[in-house]
Amino acid sequence: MDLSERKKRILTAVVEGYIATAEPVGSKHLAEQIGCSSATIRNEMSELTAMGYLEQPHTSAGRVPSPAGYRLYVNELMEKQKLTEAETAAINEKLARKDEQIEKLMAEVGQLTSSMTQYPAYALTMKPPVAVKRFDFIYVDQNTFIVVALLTDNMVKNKLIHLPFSVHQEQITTLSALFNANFTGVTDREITESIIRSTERAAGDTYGLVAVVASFTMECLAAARTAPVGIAGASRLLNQPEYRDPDKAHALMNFIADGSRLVDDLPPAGMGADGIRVTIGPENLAEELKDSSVVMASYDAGDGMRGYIGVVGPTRMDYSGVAAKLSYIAAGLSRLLAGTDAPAGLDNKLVLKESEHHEQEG
Amino acid sequence: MDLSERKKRILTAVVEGYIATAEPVGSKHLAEQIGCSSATIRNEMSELTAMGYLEQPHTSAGRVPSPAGYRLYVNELMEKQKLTEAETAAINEKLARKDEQIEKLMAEVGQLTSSMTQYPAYALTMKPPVAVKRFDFIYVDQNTFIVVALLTDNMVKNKLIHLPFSVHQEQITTLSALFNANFTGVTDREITESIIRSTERAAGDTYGLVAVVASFTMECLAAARTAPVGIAGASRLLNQPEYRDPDKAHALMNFIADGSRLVDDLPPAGMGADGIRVTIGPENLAEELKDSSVVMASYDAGDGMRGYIGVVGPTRMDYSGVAAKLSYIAAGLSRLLAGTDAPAGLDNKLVLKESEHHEQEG
DNA sequence: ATTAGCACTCGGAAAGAAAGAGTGCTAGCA
DNA sequence: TGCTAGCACTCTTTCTTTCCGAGTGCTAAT
Repeated sequence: MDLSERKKRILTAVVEGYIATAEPVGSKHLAEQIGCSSATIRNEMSELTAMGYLEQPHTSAGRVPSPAGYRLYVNELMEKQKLTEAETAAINEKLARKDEQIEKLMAEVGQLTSSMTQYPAYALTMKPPVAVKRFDFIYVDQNTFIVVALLTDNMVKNKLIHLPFSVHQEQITTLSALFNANFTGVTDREITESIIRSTERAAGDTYGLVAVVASFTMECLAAARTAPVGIAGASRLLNQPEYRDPDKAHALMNFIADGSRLVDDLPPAGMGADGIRVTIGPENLAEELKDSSVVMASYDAGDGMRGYIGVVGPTRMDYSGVAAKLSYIAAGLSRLLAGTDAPAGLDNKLVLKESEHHEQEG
Repeated sequence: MDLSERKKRILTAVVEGYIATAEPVGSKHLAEQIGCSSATIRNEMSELTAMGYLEQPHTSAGRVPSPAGYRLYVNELMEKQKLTEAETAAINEKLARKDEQIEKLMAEVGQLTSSMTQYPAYALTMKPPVAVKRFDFIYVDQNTFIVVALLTDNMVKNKLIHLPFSVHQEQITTLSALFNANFTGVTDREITESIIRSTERAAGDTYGLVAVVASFTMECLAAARTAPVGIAGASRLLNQPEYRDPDKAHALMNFIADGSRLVDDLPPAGMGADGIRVTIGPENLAEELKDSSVVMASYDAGDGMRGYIGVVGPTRMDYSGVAAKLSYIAAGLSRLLAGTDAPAGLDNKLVLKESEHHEQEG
């Protein structure tokens, strides 16, 4: 299923032409670039269309890349783009001040990413899912006890629980055994109604307390996992012709503005080798993103935490430029937060190294 | 310059009609409402137009309120709107959980306000301008000293300053005297180049240190004054027909997304007696807001801090409904944060009291 | 295998026509 | 004097119609 060299060049030219102009690209324009006649191009394009890499908005328009076409372009065709000195300098400068707390930093990184790419951007740092390591129950008086939960990240949470009825020491001990048996080592997503039910069934006369403690547990875990997310530049969508329809723009901006939806969409099949993941149009899970694309990069935020930065844009996105920028920013963040160099790809490192010499200029 | 009763009714009807439909309203529609013939209405409207309360988009369209018309409507004509039980219940519920820190709270209040009004909204708590009460300089060694600034809000800030040259104790003492003389009691806005210059001139051989300490001072003051601001629902603008032009929408959304611009626009001539301020179209200072309106309410955030919530929308905004909602939310916030009741207007209190009986329903 | 030429298609811009809403004015009526 | 009815006029909006051109697919020639 390998394409000829010329087909590749044509597909590349179509993708990049369309990215640049947002207009279907026709055979005549390509003729010059490729170096053969428009008729030849037409034949080739016709085949590419049959293979599913190109599409025709209508009979007498030029061609437009299909999602599969973009995918091929992203995977094999596109050239890694180098940033200009000015760009690396701008990023380095922004990242220089590390004295911020994590939430402010995420907000700033979101801004930075958005302003560098001209697309809406988000940045977040995700803590690994947390579970409770052990529960302790402290009996205070017959109406009162304290739950203490030690989490896997060594945080300790506690809650004083005051009851409208009385319990005695043994009941609390039972409860302790129950929770240590059923609620340790599970993350908040794994706590289901049915676990709670079965625990309640096993609880005997401490029945009524299970729900209270369970909800406390879930609160702890959820709070520990919540990722601060910075979102910026949502309105930049309006620069893109594909979102000139206010309704489309509105729907997508809503989606973006709600950080939690983005986070849900995250934990992905995995990042590419270079720490970049591109999902194109229909590849996205969320309905709202079905005809947009997302490019994201991951970085090491230290302490076992992983972070993500990403941008959202039309399928006709400048993948190459965006990928390069995200990659560079992610590498910078890894350095900043974890002191490590780029997580995987060598390219990051190279770009980084290269820039360090230029830093003083720009 | 008082208008006849009928003129008032007509103006009110035009404003409310236009608010509801976004279309210029013609004489025929009003005829029913007002209870006289369309010709009469036309005469009246023509006079109202001459007085500057109405405008004609073009010769053969209906009338539209002018900014002056809106103003009159807001000041005298519009009826205070009561919230429904469902609305008050929703607001009360949202405000119930007070355990948040201020930044999260602002974000949530922004969301709440936006979702209640269907317009973009912001919420912020502004600390009163802070000044330095006194400076202390601690001599550490010949290259190092510490500046300690006690602010009027009793916060203490400090900075260790390391010099590439040496100073001795007396110089630091001089510096201390200088700063205590020139930089105490002034807010960050009042620190001008010229004050810094004149201090430098008076500084003698400590000349070079003045700029360093001055910039530290400004940093402190700015940081102390920075208000956490929550912005939400910017994309709701796109629901409004006047922002269907993506360029307009983009410009305004940009403005809104940048919290600092909004804050600058704030410290206003003053709130109305009921704690609500409405600025209509050209009344706004910021160029970006010249054909939008802003309704804002202030609340007491305790500890001498004042907070503001506001919404941005087209001049054709539902002033009455928005004002009622903001008023109610602001009153709730005052109660929540300062334990006080509404700052000024009695209406707030009344609405509030009224709702407290309904709280459990909704 | 490539290219030149040609007829055909289809969307989008431009031009023209018709519709409709609303005004302003004049004249008649209480 | 104030209100209403009627009518001619204005101006936008919308719908059609027309026209143009970019781009295609095919065929025949190199």
